[in-house]
Amino acid sequence: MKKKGLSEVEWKILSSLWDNSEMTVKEVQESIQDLRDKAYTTIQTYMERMVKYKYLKKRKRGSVNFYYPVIDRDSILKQETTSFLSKIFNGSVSNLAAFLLSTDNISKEDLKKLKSVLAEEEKKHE
Amino acid sequence: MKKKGLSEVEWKILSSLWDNSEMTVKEVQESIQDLRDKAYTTIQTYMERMVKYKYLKKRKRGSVNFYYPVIDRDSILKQETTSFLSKIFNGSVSNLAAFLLSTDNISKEDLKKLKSVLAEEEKKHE
DNA sequence: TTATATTTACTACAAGTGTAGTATCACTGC
DNA sequence: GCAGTGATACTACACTTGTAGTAAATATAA
Repeated sequence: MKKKGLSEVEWKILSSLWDNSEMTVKEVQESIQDLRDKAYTTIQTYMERMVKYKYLKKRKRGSVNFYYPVIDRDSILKQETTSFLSKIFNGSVSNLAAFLLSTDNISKEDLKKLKSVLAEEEKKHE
Repeated sequence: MKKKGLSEVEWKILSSLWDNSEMTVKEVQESIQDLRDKAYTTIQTYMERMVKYKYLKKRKRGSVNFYYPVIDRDSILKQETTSFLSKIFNGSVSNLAAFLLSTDNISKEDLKKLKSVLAEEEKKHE
């Protein structure tokens, strides 16, 4: 079988690493609320597997492993977004938008920000 | 372990069923390009499991099973969208939008449609 | 009505994933 | 120099998921 994309936990681990450069297993665990109640070795396993999958690399400092990401945040973001959109919304952002609006599934503030983001875009292109 | 959300194939099966009310395994298989080259029994397994997971139900007509969805399209759409957004974009649609625009990861037409969708929304609220 | 095709129901199995235990190694404080 | 503490490397195991085979029931065509 093939890796299916990043799981929730893997995503969190990666996020933490993107924000903090290299970290130990312990640091990662402590940095992520949802991982606090998992066994230390569970996180360790995740991270080791992520090394195997080439999401991370590790470097030993003394006798402790420090892990760091070897994949670019934006490319994963793009990858995940694309696959989500194509799976669910036939690849169309506006389909997604239409759905969100039709179900009032978007907050006032978000709507406002969304407009300003679009306005920005507008400006760039004139 | 717990079901993690709909897989690509499950999504396709459901989509087909949403569009066509009840269908046999064979009909489903034929309706989906990507499933043509899978074994018939593979689709059957998928659909039986989906029954187990309460995505589908089946009704026998004569000796043939007809499957139909028992979950609402919009609620799944919402569920998948929410979990995607919260996993990747911290729950924020405008974060997603900003990302899409920043990476030119959105087509001209889509951008246009997006604007008109927003304009619609605007109108509704004034 | 018998061979053939279709469908069902059941079983199988490897790879992925969530979760963690254990043995061992290294480090720190006494 | 040994005991405790913490980290590493390795192993384990059940559940999921993709994939499909097979036996038995049923329908169909000649």
